[in-house]
Formats: sequence, C-alpha cells, structure tokens
Amino acid sequence: MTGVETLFQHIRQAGYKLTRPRQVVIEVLADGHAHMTAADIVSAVHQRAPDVGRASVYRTLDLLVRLGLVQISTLGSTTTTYMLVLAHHHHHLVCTRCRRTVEFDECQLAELEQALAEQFGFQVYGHLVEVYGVCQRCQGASP
Amino acid sequence: MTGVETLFQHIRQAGYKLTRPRQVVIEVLADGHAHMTAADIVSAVHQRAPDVGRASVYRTLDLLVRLGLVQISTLGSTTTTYMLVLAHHHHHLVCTRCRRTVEFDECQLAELEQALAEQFGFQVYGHLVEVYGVCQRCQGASP
DNA sequence: CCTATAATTGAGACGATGTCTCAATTCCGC
DNA sequence: GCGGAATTGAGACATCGTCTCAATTATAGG
Repeated sequence: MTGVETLFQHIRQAGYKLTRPRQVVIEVLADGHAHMTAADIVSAVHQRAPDVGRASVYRTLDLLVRLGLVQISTLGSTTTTYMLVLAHHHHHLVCTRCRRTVEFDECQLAELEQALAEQFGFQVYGHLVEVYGVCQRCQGASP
Repeated sequence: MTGVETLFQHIRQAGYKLTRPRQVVIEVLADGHAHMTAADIVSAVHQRAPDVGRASVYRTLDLLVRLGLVQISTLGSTTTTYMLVLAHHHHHLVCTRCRRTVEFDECQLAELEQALAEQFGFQVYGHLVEVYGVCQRCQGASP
C-alpha cells in the first residue's frame, strides 16, 4: 500500500467522500516537491485534471490540514506552503535576508510531543520547527 | 533603556533611518498582545498616527523580519501573525480543528541553534516551534 | 543650525491569495 | 442501479500584500 493509498483511507475513515479533486490534490502533494504554494498545487492539479476547480483545491487543503495530514509552513515569509506530514521529516534553517533555506534532520521533539499530549490532553500529529538567522553570504552585505 | 529603545538602536545601527512609521509600528508591537495580524497592526498604528500609510506598515514589518527583530507565525492556518522576538519566548500547541492554541515554555533548542550556527555558518536569531494535534474537546466531535 | 541628498513615505492602482454562494453533480450505502 | 446528502465548479467577492512615483523627511557634514 503506497503512502497515497494510506491518505485515501484516512479521508474515508474520517467519514469524507473520496472524490476526484481530493484524490488529485493528494497525488500532486505526494509527487511534487515539498513546500508547494497553493498556486503551485492548483496548477499541478489542473494539469492532471483540468476540470477540477480552484476552490476545491483550497477546500481539500483545508480538510487535509484539519485531519493532520498536511502541514502549513511559511519559512519566515508571508508565503504559505503546504507539505504532507508523512513526507521525509525535516526542519529548516532560514536566512531572513535572502530567503535561502537549509534543511536539517536533527529533531529532539518526540519527548516534547509526548509530554504535551499528556499535559493538555491533545492527540498530537506533528510539529514544525524553523530556525532563523543570516546566512554566511548575507552577513557581509548591507542588511 | 526600554525594549523599544533597543529596537530603535537596532534600526539605526543597521543603517536605516528611524522614521515615524517605523517608531509607531515598533511601539504598537511592543504594547499589543503577541500574534497580531497585519490588519491589527495597521489599525493600531492608524489610531496613534492616522497619517501613516498601510504600505509603510508592511514595509516596516518586512524590514523588522529581515533584521531578525520580528517573527512571523501562522499557528497552522493561512493567517500570518507578527511578534517581537524579544518578547516572552514561548511556543504553541495548536488544535487543527478548532484553532484553539495553548502556550508552553519548554524549549530545548538552544543547543540545536548553536550546532546549526556552527555547521552552516549562520548567525542565528531565533526560532519557531509549533506542535499540531486535536484538543480534547474536538476529539469526540466529527472531524 | 542649515543644507544637501539619499532614503523613505503616502496614496491608490494593481496583483495575488483565499472565501463564499448556489445550482448541478458525484460518491456511497442500500 | 437508486436516493440523498456531501461535494463540486464557476466566478463574484473579500482580503491581503506589493508596486509606482512624486512629495517628504531623517541624517551627515559643513
């Protein structure tokens, strides 16, 4: 069973219909690179299924976020991007000058998740970590 | 020297003019609650200085982010909010169903920051952590 | 203090992004 | 298949952020 099929199951088990727009959005997220903008996703969806409307893409993204299957991140800017939670888990170091980002894998938050879940009665899905700074190249240049 | 004056110094030392719009935006951020939206900030600025334009508020927020004095966060949604980095350091546990958030203080990322700074040559300003899940109240309800 | 000058601003057009409505369609349990 | 509730597509609408450009303002240097 591929990751995509797992997601399809989640949708159904949560009591939602597995419609064509939802399938295509999930496939696009699974095939595409991480951190796609909504516009990226709309256009990729449109290539596979030209008759899927923009609104449905937004609605599906919303649903996937509510179900904890997709995460939003901004990488320090106002541009929101979407990524599958089950994708390769990683975080970002972001240069706030040039917006360049570096991925890193270190993640010591499993214990924290566990502690928060117990303390506040949450069912925890995942988390986001972004570290901000100025990259080497930008440190010399004028801010 | 208050926190606000420290920020004024940062602006000047980075080679930027300390203009009225910039002063007012910083004051608003310092006085207001954390996580204000751009609209919140524009309206608060407008109360103190009606002649400051919307564009300048956005430009100032941009500058403050670039300088590492302000951070953007979304709390899992598409709504971006702004907060001063020097404010009380905390993170969020977010319910992706009802958007309710819980603040928490635990933070073990100082070492990670240090390691990343060395490994990638970044000058690190700060970081963002958001943990996602479903709160107790929403666990029963239909998703 | 005054002046020169480069940075910054305000206004509003513009563009991008996200939401809403509602008739038409589609998925799914029977 | 069939029925009916959930979902969709289209595009108007609302919100959010950016850009341009003439006018203004903060600061360095005399």
